[in-house]
Amino acid sequence: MVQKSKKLSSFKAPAPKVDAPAAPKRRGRPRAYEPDVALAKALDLFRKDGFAATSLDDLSAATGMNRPSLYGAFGDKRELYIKSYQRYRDDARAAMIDIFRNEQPIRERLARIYAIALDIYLSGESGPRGCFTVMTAASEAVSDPGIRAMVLEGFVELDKAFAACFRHAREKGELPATAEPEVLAKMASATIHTIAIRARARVPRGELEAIVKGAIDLMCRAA
Amino acid sequence: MVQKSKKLSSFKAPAPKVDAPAAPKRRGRPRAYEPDVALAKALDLFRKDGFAATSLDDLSAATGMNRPSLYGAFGDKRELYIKSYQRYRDDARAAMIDIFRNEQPIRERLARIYAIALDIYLSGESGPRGCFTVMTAASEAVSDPGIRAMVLEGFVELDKAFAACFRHAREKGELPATAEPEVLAKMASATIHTIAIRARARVPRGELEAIVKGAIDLMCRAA
DNA sequence: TGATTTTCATACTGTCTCGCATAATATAAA
DNA sequence: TTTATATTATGCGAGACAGTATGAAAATCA
Repeated sequence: MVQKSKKLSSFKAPAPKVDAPAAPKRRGRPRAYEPDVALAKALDLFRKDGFAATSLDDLSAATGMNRPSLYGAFGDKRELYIKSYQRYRDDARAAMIDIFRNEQPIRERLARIYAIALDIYLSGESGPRGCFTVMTAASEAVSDPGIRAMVLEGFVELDKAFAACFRHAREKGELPATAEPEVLAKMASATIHTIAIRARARVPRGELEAIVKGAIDLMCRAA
Repeated sequence: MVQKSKKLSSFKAPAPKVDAPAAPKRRGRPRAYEPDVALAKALDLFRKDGFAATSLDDLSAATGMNRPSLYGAFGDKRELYIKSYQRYRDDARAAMIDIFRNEQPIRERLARIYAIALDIYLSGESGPRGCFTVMTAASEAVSDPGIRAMVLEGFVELDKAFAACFRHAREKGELPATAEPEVLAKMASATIHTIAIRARARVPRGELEAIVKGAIDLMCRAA
C-alpha cells in the first residue's frame, strides 16, 4: 500500500497490455537491456543474499546494466528492492490464484498450493531461495516502515486467501460446521512459513512435503 | 555442531562454575568490560539488524569495547555472530527447559512455552526482535554451511522437545492414541515460526496470542 | 546532413568497511 | 623497583560501498 504503484510499470507504458509488435519507435538510443529480465535477475540476487549483503556491483553484474542505467530504470537500491518484492508477489500470486479460486476439494487445493510454494522456495541454482516475504520480514521489516507495510500486506493477503478456501469448504460440507476458517487459515499460513524457513536451511523437499501432509491432515480432519 | 566449543568460554575458565568471589588475580591490565554483558549487547544488535547490516563500529559502540578488544575476546565478526547465536539459544533453552520437562497438562505447557517465546520475540527497545534462529535461517543459513548446521540443529531441538511433550500427553491419555507426536510437533514449531516472523512485522501481541490459542486448540482437540 | 533525445560507459567522490599494527596503560610477580 | 603480562587506545591501510558527474554512442526527427 505504501509506495503506491506511482510509476512502477512506466517502462511498460508504451506496450498497451496486448503484445504490440508495432514498435513504438522511441526517440533516443535504444536500451541494451530488458527491464523485465533485469528485474528478475535483481530479484534472484536479493532473494539469495538479502538487501544488505547485495551490492550495487553485484546487481550491475547480474543484470548486465551499469550503475547509472540501474538508477535510471529502477531508482536507488531500496526502490529496486521494493520493485523486486512487488515482482515476487505478483509472480507468486499469479501462480496460485487459479487454485485459490477453483472448486476442487479442499485437501487437493491445499496440496497444490503447497506444491507451488515449494517450487518457489526450493528454486535457485546456488541453493534454495525461501520466501521473499518471510526473508524481508526477518531483515528489513523492523527498521523500514514502508517495507514493513508491504510485508504485512503480504501476510494478510495469504491469510485471507486461505480463509476463503476454508470457508468455502465448510459451506460445501467438507469441513464440520464448527470449523473456524480464520483460525485454520493462520495454521495454513504457519505451514507456509515453516516450510519457507526450513527450506533456507536446506531441509530436503521430502521432509517439507511430510510437514505439509501432516498439516493438511490436521487442518482438514473431521473434528 | 560446527565450531565446536573450542575455547568458547575461555574467559570463564578462571571462575570454577560456582561463583567465586575469590578473585583469581589475573596478571595484566584488568578488563574494562564484562564479556557476558558485552556479548548480550552484541546479540541484541545482531538480532535487530542482522549480520550484514551490523558493522564492527556499531558493535564497538554498543559494547563499549574498542575493535581490538572485540577481536581479542570474540574473534572476527562471524565468530562473534556465532557466539551471539549460541548465547541466544542457551538463554532460550534455559527459559523453556523447565516447562518442557514438567508434568502440567499439555495445553498449559504449550501456553507457557508460547508465552515465553512471545516475551523473547517482542522484547527490544527499538522494536520487536523476532527469533534469532529464524532470522539467521532467512539470511546467513543459505551461504554459510557452519551457520546453517547450527540453525538446523535449533529446528531439530525444538521439534524434539515438542514431540516429547505430545508423546507424554498421549501416554497420559490427554491426547487420543491416534495422535502423532512428531506431526503435532512440526505444527507446534510452525506456530513458533509464524509468530516469530509476524512479530518482526510488528503484529501486535494480542493477534499473536490469538494465533497461539487457535493452534493449541487445533493440536490438542480430541480427534 | 545536422539537431535532438535517450541511453551507455567510464570514472570519480566521499564515506564506510574490516582487520591489524603499534604504542600506551594498568596490574601482578620477581 | 624492575620485569612480565594482559589489556586499552589510536589509528592506519587497502578495499568495498552507494550514488553521481561527465562525455561518448546510437537512435529518431527535421
